[in-house]
Amino acid sequence: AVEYNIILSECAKRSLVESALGVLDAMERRGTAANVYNYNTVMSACSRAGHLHTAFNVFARMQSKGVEADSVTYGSLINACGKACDLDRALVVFQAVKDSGATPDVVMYGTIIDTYGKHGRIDHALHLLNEMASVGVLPNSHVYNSLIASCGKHNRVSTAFELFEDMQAAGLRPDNFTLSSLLVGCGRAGLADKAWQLFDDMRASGVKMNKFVYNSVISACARCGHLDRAYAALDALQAAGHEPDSFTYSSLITACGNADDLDTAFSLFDSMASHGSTPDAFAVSSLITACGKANQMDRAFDVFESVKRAGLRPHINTYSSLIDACAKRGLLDQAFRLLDELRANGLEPNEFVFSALISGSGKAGLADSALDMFDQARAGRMPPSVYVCNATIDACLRCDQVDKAFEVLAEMQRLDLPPD
RNA sequence: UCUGAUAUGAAAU
Repeated sequence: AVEYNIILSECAKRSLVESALGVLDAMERRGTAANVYNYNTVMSACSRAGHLHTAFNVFARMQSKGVEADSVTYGSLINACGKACDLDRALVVFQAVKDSGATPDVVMYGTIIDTYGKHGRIDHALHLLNEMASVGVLPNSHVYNSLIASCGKHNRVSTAFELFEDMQAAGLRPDNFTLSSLLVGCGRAGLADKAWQLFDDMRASGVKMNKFVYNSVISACARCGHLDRAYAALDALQAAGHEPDSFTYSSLITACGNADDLDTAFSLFDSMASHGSTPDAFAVSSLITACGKANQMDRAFDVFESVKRAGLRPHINTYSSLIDACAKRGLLDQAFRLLDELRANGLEPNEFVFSALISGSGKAGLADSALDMFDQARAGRMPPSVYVCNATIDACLRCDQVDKAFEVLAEMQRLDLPPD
């Protein structure tokens, strides 16, 4: 069973669910009883591949064989639910562990906290952190880092910094995960100086920083419109022996866009390929956004057309940035035409597309159109996000439809989406 | 140490 598991873990690394199941079958045929490691490893493959249903099938299979589940089994199941964005199901498994009289271990807590955080349920995540203390499970740096990252992404930077203090008080060393999470949070909150100071402190302290950290500072500087600092961080990245990658480039393009240097944005984009980075949909989207910001919509459409001319079908990110730029520049008809086009290309509008169209409609005084988009967002596979709801509320209010705005608020409560 | 959890790029209020 140990040898089989070496094969199984190779399958898991590659998310090869079918192969893993095949190995499990082969074990049975050859009369080798699968042990808990084998089942756990197959479940890990399911979780990476996002095959939640299969993960539960494997769980049932191991139980029918009389193999007892351990904490790794439950941890894997919870993770599979989280990776499949099924928070409710993750909670059911987590609760089942508690109901069995066991105390969830630090990984299970960490997994649930991470899932809550990724869903923007920061308060629920923090509540579980307190619960850990009360049941005597010590949070490790995975737990803190995950929370810090989620806070940074959901407008809770000050909480992120409190957690940063807490983890140090608990004797945990901040690492590259901590640092990049904080930097991103600062960037999103517009705290350029704080981000730069953090970066400087870490440089001075001699902590080895990886490319995630350098790219995070560059992105923070870019978001805050600090082109000079973005370049300084690029120098530091290279001085540390790293090569800029496509993450670096798309941030740099954004930095130029936000510093009103559209020509440099274009030349960075054009130089990507010769520097070993494929100009991907993120770079295209950065560039289109930069054009929109500079009020050069003709250039934005040129970029869009050049993607098509290259024989590529535009990515959803490409559409969403162009739709947003159109909506912001009052080209609402074009924006809606692009919505039709992306659907005709087999793509599904995401929450960014919807909120761009909703706020564009609101600014044009078209409450019905905004509400129609809200309904379409609700009809989608994923529940509407807080952003879509907020955009709709804002659109209703701009159109003096106060009652409608309150209906959306009520809908948020029905969806258990905490208003921010 | 045969199995489970954390960080980087565009964009929406």
